[in-house]
Amino acid sequence: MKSGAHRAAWASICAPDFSLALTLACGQVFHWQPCPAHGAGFAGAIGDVPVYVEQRGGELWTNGPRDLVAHYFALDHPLAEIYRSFPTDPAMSGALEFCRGLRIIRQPAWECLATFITSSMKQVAHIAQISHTIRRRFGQRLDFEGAELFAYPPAARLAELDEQTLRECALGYRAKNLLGSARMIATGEVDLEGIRALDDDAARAELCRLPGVGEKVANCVLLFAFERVRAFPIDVWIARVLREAYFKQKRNVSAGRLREFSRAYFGDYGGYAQQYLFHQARTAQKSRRRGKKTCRSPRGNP
DNA sequence: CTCCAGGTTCCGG
DNA sequence: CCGGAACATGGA
Repeated sequence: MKSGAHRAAWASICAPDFSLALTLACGQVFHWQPCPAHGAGFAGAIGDVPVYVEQRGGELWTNGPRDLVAHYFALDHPLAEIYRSFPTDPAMSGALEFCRGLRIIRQPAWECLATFITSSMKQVAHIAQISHTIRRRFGQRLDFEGAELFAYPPAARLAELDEQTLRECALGYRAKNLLGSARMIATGEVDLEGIRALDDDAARAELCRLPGVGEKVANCVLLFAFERVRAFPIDVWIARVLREAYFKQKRNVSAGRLREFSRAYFGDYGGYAQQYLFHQARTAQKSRRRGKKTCRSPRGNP
């Protein structure tokens, strides 16, 4: 990082078995941005605390509060033990090789829930765009040199908007769901923090009471915010991976079948396995598209 | 222009 | 329990 940055004491945190870049790029969180003004790292908000982070070998440098940063990036998760729990089939081994150091972070619950409510039938890039728009328009501006940072607006803030206003953030039909969920949480009809105390099944059921929250989004919140590392969100990508890798010959593998298989096969750190498979598959797809020659359609001959 | 994207909800076999 | 269809918007 450059020497001009100050304001808080810089701290270096011991962070072995950690890849900051993979952790931020794998699709579990959407608002961190490169920050050239400070260096090769990233700027983002942890809740309403603006933070710069940069990895240097086995250390994580930051101008933010040490404990907050270490907790957010889950530097205490036992990666070696987690890897030992992974099955050793080709698909999983390939994903592990590709994603080594990726950690499932501890996100604030509401912003995690809200961003995944807006995620349905949207590309990852667009989820990030919606998240940024909502932060910029309704979130608290955070004091930070080198980047424009905004906190995610609290549920109570979104709850006071009307659907039309929210739709201007390009949410489409998801605006109604986000608004409805924000209101249920703002009124206390659903106690989001209280869900922490519940077991996985009860927590998932409670989350599913919110509009726009089904099993997949609930599992994302359990995994990315409530540290339920068994939770195994199944989206189109993971469904494809599972069918290709584990049900190659089978026809018509139902969603229920996939859910049951993932629970039994990946075990207590299934959420980690899921995210590694997800990121590996998506990255492989991207590089395949990039490598392909840009071929225009031969259709329009004048 | 067509297709599809980290789904959810509702509806009929 | 299972498969289909509607639902908005933008990028490839």
